[in-house]
Amino acid sequence: MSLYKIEFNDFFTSAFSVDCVIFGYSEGEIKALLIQRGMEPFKHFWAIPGDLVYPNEDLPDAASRILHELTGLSNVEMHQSHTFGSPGRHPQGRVITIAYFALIRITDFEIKASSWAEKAQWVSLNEIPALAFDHSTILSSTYDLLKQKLTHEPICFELLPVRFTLNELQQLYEYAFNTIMDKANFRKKIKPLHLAPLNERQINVKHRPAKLFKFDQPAYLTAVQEDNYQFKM
Amino acid sequence: MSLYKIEFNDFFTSAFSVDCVIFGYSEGEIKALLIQRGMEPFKHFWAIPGDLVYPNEDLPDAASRILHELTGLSNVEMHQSHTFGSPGRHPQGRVITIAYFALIRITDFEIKASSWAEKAQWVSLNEIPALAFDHSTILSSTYDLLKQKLTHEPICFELLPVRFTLNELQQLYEYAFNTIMDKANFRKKIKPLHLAPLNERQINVKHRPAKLFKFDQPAYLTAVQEDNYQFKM
DNA sequence: TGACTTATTGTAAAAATTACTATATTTAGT
DNA sequence: ACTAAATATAGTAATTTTTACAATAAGTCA
Repeated sequence: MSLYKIEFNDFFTSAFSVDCVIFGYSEGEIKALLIQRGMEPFKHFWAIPGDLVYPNEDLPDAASRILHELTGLSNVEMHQSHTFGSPGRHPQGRVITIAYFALIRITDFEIKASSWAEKAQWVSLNEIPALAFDHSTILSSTYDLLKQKLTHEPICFELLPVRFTLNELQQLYEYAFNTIMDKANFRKKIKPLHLAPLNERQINVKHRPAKLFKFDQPAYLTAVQEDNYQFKM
Repeated sequence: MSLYKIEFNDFFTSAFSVDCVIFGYSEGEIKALLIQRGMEPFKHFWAIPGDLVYPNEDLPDAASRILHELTGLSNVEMHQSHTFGSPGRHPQGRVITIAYFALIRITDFEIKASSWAEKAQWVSLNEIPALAFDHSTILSSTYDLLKQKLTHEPICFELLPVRFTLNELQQLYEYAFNTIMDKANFRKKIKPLHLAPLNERQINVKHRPAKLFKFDQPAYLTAVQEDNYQFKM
């Protein structure tokens, strides 16, 4: 490549893929949706759901298609994370991968491995095994991005049930930031998060049941429109 | 593509490029380094310096090489911005582009158009013409990223002269955030930025000269290491 | 020198954060 | 029905940060 002039067409010999980092939250832990690969390379390795993009396919479309094919998930709104392109990252050729990520409510979706995925399941971030390709790097850098976004965007609600207690909200932040917070002060801090109290309470708890809240999306959108949204955890 | 099974090799028909969004600051304005294209497509259009990546080249290496080839710049540390991959964004085939960006001191570098760049020059963000490809989108979304980083990372110093006055620092923030700030309060706010006062003053000004400061990088790095760095503009 | 311009420091009120205390409400057990 | 236990919720006072504004200091230029 260095001695001979490279022709225009020689550039058109690469492929690219998308990898979909899907985060969920249950049992007090953030989890990632992983698949077990049913084909080479890295057969039987766990991996972030991802695959090659068709030559005429737009990237967001590819992300949706591939996530659906491998895990059964549909209607998941993904955002771009980071792009990984080391020449040696894929053993079968030059493959650039664009990582996408999404936060979903685990209970709202049914996971079903299909296509070449042998299994698909939620894995706690504390128990991630060795992953195929450079997927460990992709996962950890995307989790860093998630944590950064958590500090100033109200995306926590995408992980929580629609109706949640303030303690559940606090536990999510405490897990993500690996801190413990004062309960009373936490409640003052989250005021700008646009919470709407419901006329409902916890049931089947053996103590005073907590009030349930939901995310007040209309109020949030209004505040954003009026440039009147400030939140910093 | 939808009716016939696509073969593995059919995926390896794409190219990818990097585009280098270089920001500078002079005369109170943030500027971007643009080139005028000397070849088709979009011949004679202004564009972000960028080109195709060699099949065996790593992305950061490609960014450095291409920036140098087109503008003469060397030793510019770039970071990844965003990836753009619409199927129709390049008229000659499927080309995914990974945007990189950097902040530099304009006066530290000499710009020299070469290779297929007809011209290379700094253009104020207020005077950006229509750009080739989707480069207008790339530039504006990368500028958004810059503004976001400015709020909590000490990257402002990469744009300013090594020695600067506090007023110059304030003017940069006022320009980027399109606000005006109280001078006295600004100085309190920037304390966590690790400024080191110098025993030097402005010269050739027709009023009391301001003291010059520099960025205290050792102090900053120490604070980062000790997890003791907090800054929010 | 003195008028002028800008840099720099100071200060007091307001607001936000923090650490901690007190109280209320419900369930479970006797 | 009462009490103990657990947790939700409210309150408060000290501290820190932010804000708005005033005062002073330090140069230049005629």
